[in-house]
Amino acid sequence: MKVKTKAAPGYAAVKEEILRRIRAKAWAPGDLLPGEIELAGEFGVARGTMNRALRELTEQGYLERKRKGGTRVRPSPLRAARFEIPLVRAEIEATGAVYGYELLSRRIEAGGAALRALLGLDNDEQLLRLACLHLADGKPYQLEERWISISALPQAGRADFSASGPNEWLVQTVPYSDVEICFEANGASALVARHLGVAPGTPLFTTLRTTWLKGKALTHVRLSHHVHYRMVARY
Amino acid sequence: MKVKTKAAPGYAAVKEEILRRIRAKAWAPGDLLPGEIELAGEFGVARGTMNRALRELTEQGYLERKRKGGTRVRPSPLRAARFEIPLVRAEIEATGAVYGYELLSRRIEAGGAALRALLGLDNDEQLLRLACLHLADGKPYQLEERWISISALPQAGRADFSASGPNEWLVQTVPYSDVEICFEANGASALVARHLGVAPGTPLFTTLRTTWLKGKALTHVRLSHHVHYRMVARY
DNA sequence: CAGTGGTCTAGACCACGTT
DNA sequence: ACGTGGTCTAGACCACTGG
Repeated sequence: MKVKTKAAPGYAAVKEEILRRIRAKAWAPGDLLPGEIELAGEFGVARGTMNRALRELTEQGYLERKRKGGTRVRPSPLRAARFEIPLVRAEIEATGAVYGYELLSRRIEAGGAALRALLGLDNDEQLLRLACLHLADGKPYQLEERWISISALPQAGRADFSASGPNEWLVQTVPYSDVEICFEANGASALVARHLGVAPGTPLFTTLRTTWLKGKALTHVRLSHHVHYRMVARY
Repeated sequence: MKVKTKAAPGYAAVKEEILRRIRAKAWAPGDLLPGEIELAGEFGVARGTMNRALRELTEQGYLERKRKGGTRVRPSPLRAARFEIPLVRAEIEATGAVYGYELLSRRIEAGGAALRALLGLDNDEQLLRLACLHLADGKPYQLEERWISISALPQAGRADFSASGPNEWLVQTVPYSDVEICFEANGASALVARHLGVAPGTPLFTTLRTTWLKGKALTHVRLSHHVHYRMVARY
């Protein structure tokens, strides 16, 4: 007699058993699995339940499915990790530290050619450039260099960024936009080095993010993280 | 009479319309949505279909759901990005370049205290340490420093890593294991600098990955990427 | 304790892609 | 042409949790 330890939902229990068989190589990479109806019969569940289990395992990269072709174990597993991108404030407060914010500079400028191309700006369109410092318990945590397209977001020209950062303002104003995010390693520039309190050239983890709404570029930001910043995920 | 342009699956069409209402602020952040049954009625679909639409929007970070509490628009959207982690070989060949591999060193060692703790090694357990270079069109692309627990993977001691990398061997041998991955920025060590052809201290994007199978740590790897390496995602 | 989401079922039709 | 997965439906029971 079997004792269920946790009474997992049926589709989850099915997923675990299938994954167990894959790891045990009962179904090896490349192998063709039985059809949904047959599997449903074997596991004693409805086809809908089996379909959900197989669909989720496919999304997680363990299986490949094709109509008429059937379901196969992925030859080499597709490894993918999911990273949550929190607001700096939430990230800092999650560690128990007190969040601090400081507006370093604010001005209107044209920006470089690469940046103008990235944001798709016309000849006479200007940018609002902001530099801000985010602090944890009073210590520099992240330097934010941001460019906002004034033509796409005219309200930004009238917004006050002295008390809270443009990030939070943007989340309030244009939530649910499209984003491209990019991570790289860079040596600290003079500006970054001065405000983060490190030597120029110090390797820093950097985030670049561009935001669009309905195909129109709104803003681009460069986030220089404190030394020893790391991004972690499990999968 | 309505003309469907693309005939999207019902649940997907429902998702799009709900997302449209959220972006149009017909349902603002924090707002409570009608219940599943009512929404299903309004959209003219079965409850199961509406449930799938709402469930997926929740997974994507747009909604929050609680039993009895109902469904709400997330106050500030939870931004998450999914990154695919390819094998180096695939990554290089995807750019059209020719993949090259070189085993730099191979030896048995004890490893540092931090590493031993990370891998959960007992007193007399040894590590196999490998250093390898991955090349694109003959140019250094990525330096791999790997430690393999011999007690967890005794076959590794007999494997030949001179022709292809430990990564590919591991994917064949122990696919579908549990992984913790971590990204950071580091200055190039002497070893890394020499083989990647950069000056020591050059900022490099670094990946650290630890792999477990059934709770037992198998291997830890440090990947130093070439200069200008970036990781990109959209969401 | 009552209402909401979470899940399951049995049956059905359809689209795609291999044969 | 035909088999497989993709999706939808109508109805049901259950678990969690807020009022």
